[in-house]
Amino acid sequence: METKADEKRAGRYHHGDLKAALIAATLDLIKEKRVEDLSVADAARAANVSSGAPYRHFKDRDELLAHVAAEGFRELNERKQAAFAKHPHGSIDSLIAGGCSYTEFGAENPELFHLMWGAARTHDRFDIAKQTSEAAYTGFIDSLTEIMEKQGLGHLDPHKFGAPLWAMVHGFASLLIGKPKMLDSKRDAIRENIANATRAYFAGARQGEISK
Amino acid sequence: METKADEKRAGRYHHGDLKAALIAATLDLIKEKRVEDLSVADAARAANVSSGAPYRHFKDRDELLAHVAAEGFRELNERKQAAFAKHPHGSIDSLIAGGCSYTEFGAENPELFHLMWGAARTHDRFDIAKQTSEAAYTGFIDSLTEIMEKQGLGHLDPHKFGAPLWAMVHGFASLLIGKPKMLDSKRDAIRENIANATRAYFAGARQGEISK
DNA sequence: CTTACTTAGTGAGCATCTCTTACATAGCGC
DNA sequence: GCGCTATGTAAGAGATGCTCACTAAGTAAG
Repeated sequence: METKADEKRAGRYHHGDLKAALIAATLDLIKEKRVEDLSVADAARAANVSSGAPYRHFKDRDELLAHVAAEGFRELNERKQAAFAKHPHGSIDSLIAGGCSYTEFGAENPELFHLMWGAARTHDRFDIAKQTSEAAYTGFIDSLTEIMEKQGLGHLDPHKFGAPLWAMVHGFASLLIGKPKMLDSKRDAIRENIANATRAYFAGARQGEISK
Repeated sequence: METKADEKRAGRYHHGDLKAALIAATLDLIKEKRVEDLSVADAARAANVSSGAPYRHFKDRDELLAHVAAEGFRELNERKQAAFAKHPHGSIDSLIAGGCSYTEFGAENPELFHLMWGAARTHDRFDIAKQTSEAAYTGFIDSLTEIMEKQGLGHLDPHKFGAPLWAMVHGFASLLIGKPKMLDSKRDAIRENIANATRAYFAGARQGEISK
């Protein structure tokens, strides 16, 4: 039985790349299990190694989960950028599309999303999760800055102007967790909701309702 | 040593009211521990009963946590109402104050907040958490309806108009978790942020940017 | 090729946790 | 008092996180 060895003989030692395999296995498990039901033992079994092996690569369970969260942030970021890119540069539509993709990612991957933002509580311990999550924020601000300029709001602080928008789409995602059916039936309603709110917010800002 | 018996001899059986005591103990533990580090055993120890006793009152660990979450929703609701009541009836200020109190509650009780909205994932199993969380939403909609009428937006659907506002303050809370220092130093900035966004949103709505 | 060193993984074991089961006891209606 | 039920205890099965002594696989130098 060489199936295991075949997979990644390109890699180095015994397994090939156990670290990545464990993260991948956990990302797989999280699709059907709650975060709190994930176990290092399960991940080890899925990777066909003994129960002690993971501890060569991760200090403890939290560190494994932090890597899983980081992977989630990377994927979220990717989807957000892709959605952005489908609309004219600097348009409000691109902002709306990015926001919708964010919300939908959360609603479609409830446990992963819960883990990702739960990991924020342990940021002190794990740079990986912190860095990837901050990269997501930075990307948002960069895009937003450009949009604001093209929309005649260049005089406002992007961080200040953007925070409520980010909070809104994040909040929608968080609130939709556990309601996947609702997402299926009301995806369009939520898109419309985000679009309306974003446009109203821009309109209000043009009237000078945003200080500084 | 009668200290234990003294506490609540008014109650019924051996302990008095173990169920409530376990919930209270867990609410206490959650101030200093992560949700995933809470244990039924700890709660039992805190209540001075054996490790099996809690299972007379809760089917499993999840059910205990669902009750803790419900308690959190009650407290959140209380604070929100109190903040609301400090401002003129039907004013945007009252809405803003309610929103701020919501965000601050989340930021001040990160683990509890995380538990509360994580419990949404298991709503199917536990009515308690579901009911209390929905009561919070219902209260919000009721207040908002009144505000919208007084603000000349009575023609809009409160659910549709309110969702982004709720999502925003919820999102702020969720994003602030793990950043208690930031809350201390920037409480005013966040309040201003919420206030600006809410006013801009209302202004945009008056211009007809919200459909239907 | 052999030897020395490093890295990855094993398997047993400890402490702990969740939850169950058999048993004991407190309080209540009669 | 006498049963009955609600409440709690003690002990234990099964699983987990994590550690540790050990072995095997790879690397590099002579």
